Amino acid sequence: MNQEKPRTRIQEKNRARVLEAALEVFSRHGFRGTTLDEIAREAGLSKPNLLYYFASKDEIHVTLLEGLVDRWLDPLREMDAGGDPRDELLAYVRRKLQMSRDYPRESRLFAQEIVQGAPRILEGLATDLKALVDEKAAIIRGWSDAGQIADIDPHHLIFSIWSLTQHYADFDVQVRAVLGEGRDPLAEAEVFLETLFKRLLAP
Amino acid sequence: MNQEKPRTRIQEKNRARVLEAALEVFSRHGFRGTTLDEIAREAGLSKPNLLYYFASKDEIHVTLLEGLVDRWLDPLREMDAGGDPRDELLAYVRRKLQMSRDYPRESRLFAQEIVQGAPRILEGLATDLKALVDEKAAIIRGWSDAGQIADIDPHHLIFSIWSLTQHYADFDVQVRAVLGEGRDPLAEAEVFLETLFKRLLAP
DNA sequence: CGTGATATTGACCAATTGGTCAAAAAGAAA
DNA sequence: TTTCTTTTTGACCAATTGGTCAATATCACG
Repeated sequence: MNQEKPRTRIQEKNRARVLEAALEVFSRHGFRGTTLDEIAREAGLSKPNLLYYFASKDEIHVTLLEGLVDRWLDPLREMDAGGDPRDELLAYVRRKLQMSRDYPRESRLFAQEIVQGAPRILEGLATDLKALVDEKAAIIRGWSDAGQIADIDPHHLIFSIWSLTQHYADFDVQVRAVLGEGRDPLAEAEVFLETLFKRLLAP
Repeated sequence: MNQEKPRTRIQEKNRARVLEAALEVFSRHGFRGTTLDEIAREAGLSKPNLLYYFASKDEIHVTLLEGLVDRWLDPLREMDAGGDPRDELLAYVRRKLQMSRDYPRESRLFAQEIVQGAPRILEGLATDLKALVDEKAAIIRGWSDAGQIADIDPHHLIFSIWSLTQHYADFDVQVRAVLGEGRDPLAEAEVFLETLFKRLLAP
């Protein structure tokens, strides 16, 4: 049984500093591309001090990812079987776009983990994530069977919401390079995706 | 003037071996996450031998990316202003999906470069890519102004085609984890995206 | 204020990394 | 077959990296 003492005020503060710094650097360079020195510098701590709070570089990364994966499922969890189908799905799109706006570094951290084969979270994807998606897909299937939305594959609908929304965080530099200055990618995306999903979902 | 001798048969063969190996490893671990030893091992060459053909790890990566970026623009280049709007756009979607099917490692290499801020190709994105996208966006704008397709933002339409199609290469492990065994993500994506874009584009 | 616990750090370690070099092996041309 | 060029490699290098340690500084509690 885990009977560890509660963490001290200094521990809480410094662990948060390390995780914030690690998020910044891991999201830019990936796990293997990041050094402990870079995280320490970003955190304003010495390297041995950083390792006083976390056992290893790997533990920092895993701690970040585990916190992230849980938060990443929240927007989908909120989809309500009892709600209006179109409204529920459009609300989900908006929540996901808000995640891209509010947590771009987390999105990129997650994206890099997946693109590299999801070495640390593959098991979680195949269990928790799959279970949640299957549950919501069954709800969406029910909606389309009842003729409330178009007859579309619910899994690929969810994939399309993920890809379309996360794109604006993950591929941000490309989107901004192409759009040029003076344009607001996420505001424009909001309008575009509202239209796209309304048309896609119309029965 | 570059008056280098043409490359020998052995040079051509071994450069290709290095690039193929590098593609495999860079797409899994990213630039900084990859070691010369890993590339050498994958290529079946010794490390000094690998460096006989390429000046540095960086040169290998840049050579790969430059070849890739050019190929990545081909599907969009093929869009024909004189063609039927809907057919041209659906054909572009199909070409992009085929790229995800045929070149998943290249897609992941590209994705990682962009997600990490596109340090090596940002200038190219802001010039060549932007110019091409602007050109095609103007064509699409013309089509919707003429009432031939829906009134939608052409840039974001192109972004949606990229994100929806590349998702199946880049996030492959997540897609397959969620779908489970016995399903063919890309075949299903083809059907789904055909429907999505037909609905989106209908005037 | 003293004491014990916690926090911090400069020095250090072994292993790894990107890359070099001189010598030997193999290839190609005369 | 000889000779010149190209290719290959084991050994090596300096720098970097993940992590450790003992000593010191700071904190917190009585």
